[in-house]
Amino acid sequence: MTVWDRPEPPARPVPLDRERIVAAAVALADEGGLEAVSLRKVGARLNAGPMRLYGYIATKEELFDLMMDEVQAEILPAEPAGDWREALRNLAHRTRQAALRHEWLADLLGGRPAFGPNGLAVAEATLAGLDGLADVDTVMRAVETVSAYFTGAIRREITYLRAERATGLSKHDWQRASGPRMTRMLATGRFPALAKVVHDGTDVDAETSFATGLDWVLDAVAARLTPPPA
Amino acid sequence: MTVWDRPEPPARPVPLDRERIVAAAVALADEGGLEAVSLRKVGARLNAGPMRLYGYIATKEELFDLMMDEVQAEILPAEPAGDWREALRNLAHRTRQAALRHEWLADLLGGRPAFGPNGLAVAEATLAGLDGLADVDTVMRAVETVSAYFTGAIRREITYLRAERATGLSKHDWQRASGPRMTRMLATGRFPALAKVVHDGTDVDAETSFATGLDWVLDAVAARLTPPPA
DNA sequence: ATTGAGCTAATACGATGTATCGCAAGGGTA
DNA sequence: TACCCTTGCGATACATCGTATTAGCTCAAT
Repeated sequence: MTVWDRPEPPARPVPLDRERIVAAAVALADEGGLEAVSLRKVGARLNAGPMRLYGYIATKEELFDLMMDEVQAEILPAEPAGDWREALRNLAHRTRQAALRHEWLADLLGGRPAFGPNGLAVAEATLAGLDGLADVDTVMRAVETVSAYFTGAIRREITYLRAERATGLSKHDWQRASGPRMTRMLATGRFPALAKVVHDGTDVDAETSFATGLDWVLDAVAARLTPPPA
Repeated sequence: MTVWDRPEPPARPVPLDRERIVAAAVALADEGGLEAVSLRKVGARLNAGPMRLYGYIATKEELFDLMMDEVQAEILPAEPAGDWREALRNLAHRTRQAALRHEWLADLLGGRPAFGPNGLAVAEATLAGLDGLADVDTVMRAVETVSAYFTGAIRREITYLRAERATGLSKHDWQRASGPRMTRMLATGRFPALAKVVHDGTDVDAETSFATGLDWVLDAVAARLTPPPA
């Protein structure tokens, strides 16, 4: 019985870790959206069966948690912000950029607590930028208000982006000219104010719209952080 | 062969309509969340098989669209608002109330265009409350900014509410005392700003937190709608 | 050499969204 | 009254999913 006769031992399975699992899941989600992420497909990318993953995660939801935290790393600013306004603005814009790179992020944003290591780091960096400017409760409210704004704004942006992609029409055109139902509804005269906005409104690009609303909110925060001189 | 011998003809199926379908779906979602809504279960509530529904909807997503629009009806204000601020505040609070009644709304909010009949009516009512206060683009930005805020805020509120229900702990306690991981992380000293907030922050109730942030945003809107006297 | 422990893969199960198909009832026509 | 045909419904079927269970295999310790 020489070596030649004996078969090679079965290939030891490539060792796995959460990092590789999450990377595979993120890749799948980037390509096909969240619904393209199945434990079977993630496993397949790693030459593993679906059950193999259960050594690293207890449930599919946990995989989503890990994916979110992975993206938080992209949001973490490279260097501390100059002032509080820049800190909050950066947080908002970096989150938006991450969502444009990973559209599925919009589906998860605000839908689960983000308390992974990177999520905590992002929170820390943000809060550090506001430290000492007001009592903790005011600071907290400021962060929450800004976060609520950009969470909602990003979701809407991605939602319309998907709708445009699905119909091949810009939001404006789609409401105005083409959406046959929309046109018909507006023509009934039951929605005068809406009709006016759809008709006369400018089709402003998403980024400036996001930035403008953000500036408004930041102004509001400013008014509370540094109360006007008495 | 008398009547008595002949069996009754097979019961004609109860006629269906979208209204009944949506009502069944909403009831299921209210009880068990969005994931409890399956075409089979909806059908079962109406003594119908799953395929029966495909005469009324083309896809499960469309059922969600109908569900959303159904809830928009609850959001539509009974009477026109007194001024623009009341209009926007009402929209926000009524949406929040709807989400507290139907928690699954938080999962859908901002995730799909809400252009059903009721959605349009809500949009109309809101825009009507702002009519003539500024150029259409500014009005649009105002509505979008406020909407983004309350979308995000509601999502966060429901998310934490669920987390509390799952762990049996209030957000505050849970971060501070009990969440063993959180405690450990904060103890590392790597998150000083965060630790301070968690430690010293007051556990303010959700409604006032929501209302406060909303007021800030409304102030910001006010500053743009009625520019300060030159 | 044997046993025990720890992973892994395989199998299995119930649920889901939806395509397909056959059928049966009702209405129109001869 | 007999036939057909159209409409819509139910049943069946299929691929996919998350996950529980089971059985096997490899290595370390005895």
